[in-house]
Amino acid sequence: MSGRQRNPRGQGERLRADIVEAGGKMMADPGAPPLTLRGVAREVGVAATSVYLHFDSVEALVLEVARQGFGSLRDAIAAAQSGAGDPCERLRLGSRAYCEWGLANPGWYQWMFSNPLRITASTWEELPGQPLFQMLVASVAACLGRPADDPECTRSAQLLWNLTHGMVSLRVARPFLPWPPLAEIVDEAVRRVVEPARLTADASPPTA
Amino acid sequence: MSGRQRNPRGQGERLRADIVEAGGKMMADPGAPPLTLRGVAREVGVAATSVYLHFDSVEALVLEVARQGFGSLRDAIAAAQSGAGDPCERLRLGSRAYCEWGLANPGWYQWMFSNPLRITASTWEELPGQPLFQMLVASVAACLGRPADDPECTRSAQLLWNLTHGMVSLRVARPFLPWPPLAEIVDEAVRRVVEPARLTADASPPTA
DNA sequence: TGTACATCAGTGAACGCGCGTTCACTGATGTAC
DNA sequence: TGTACATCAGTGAACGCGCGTTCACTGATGTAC
Repeated sequence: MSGRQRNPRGQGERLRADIVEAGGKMMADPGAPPLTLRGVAREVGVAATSVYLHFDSVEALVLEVARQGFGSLRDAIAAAQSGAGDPCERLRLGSRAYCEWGLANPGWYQWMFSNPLRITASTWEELPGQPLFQMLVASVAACLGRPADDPECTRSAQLLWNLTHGMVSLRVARPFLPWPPLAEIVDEAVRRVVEPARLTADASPPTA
Repeated sequence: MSGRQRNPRGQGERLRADIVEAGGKMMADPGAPPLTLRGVAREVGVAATSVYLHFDSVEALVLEVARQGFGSLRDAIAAAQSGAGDPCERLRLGSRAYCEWGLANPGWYQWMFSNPLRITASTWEELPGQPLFQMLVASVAACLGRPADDPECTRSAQLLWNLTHGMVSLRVARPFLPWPPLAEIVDEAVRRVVEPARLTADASPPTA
């Protein structure tokens, strides 16, 4: 094909990296059609069959690209949180970063949290989604001043995740609706969904 | 094909109704693949070409099926709300019904609120989604004891919709995660997201 | 009362498209002897 | 120092599939005269 020349001997693995990278770039494109094996091969500038040198099937390819997505999302959240003052600000910054990443990478986000391919429980466990949720629970716990194994932390974290996911998902699907500024509304979400369950020195614990 | 015989003269419109109904049935099936023209035709028991007697394109067909979905969802919400005591209970019952409908009709829900086909602003305006949101705003306003044009009502309604949408969307995509009982968590969502902004006789108005 | 014609409710074969996947292959680069 | 062979990084043609769409058609039922 045009442009690309074959890798030198012993460097065959570089094509694999190129494929995953191209897949990621295509996932990030807003309004992009769903990933296809042939589409990725075209993007890389390589014959469709060459993908099979590194992946057993299109499913394996897409799974690998999604895996990279979780890594990228995790890094974005960690970076945003690095300058936080108190634990609740940390939670707000992380939640903002989650939403911003989703809006910046809608195709990727959709793949990771919707269900274009059939994701089973075991497939999900292969993906680094669970650790991300545990990070959220820990962050919520810190903001609440409760131990991380307090059921209230999981509950609040689930509510917050459901809400931020809904924000991303609906903004991507209906960008023309009059949505408020993201950062502001995310802060408001944390304030309403999580902070009411906070334990402070001068207040008695509220319960559901 | 098998079973179906042609409609009597003058009754040709009945095929149109059959097509839309079959499409709806297929949408409701959990884990069903995306609607296709040929798939619907097969379900009805008719040649693929016969769909063109009533629809200009596959897009027109899918749009019509989605339209029916909004009607069905609206009816489900209205039915659930009919026995409500106070306005906040009404809001809770409506929100529950919204989520339950979405979980019972995942394919349909996905089509209506995700973006499998490209929905533009003008297409969206053809669909009865906007009136549904206005119903929600009104219900929120009644619960809050505020006029419906108070910006706080739109804001709370948006937060609540984002949250219920996120619940449905994530439960559909990841059914194997340990979700709490739906009715309970929806009530909790209304309690945390909406009710803090409530105006009561014995409290001063909280503001964002 | 018959008959020509129009209308209606569909059908069946075919088109080109992009998809995932299989198969036999090509041609450059290293290595064993 | 030469040469046979193995390995490596890919390629190109072909497969069957389901899709949306077009086209010419069929056969029953009504209506005009």
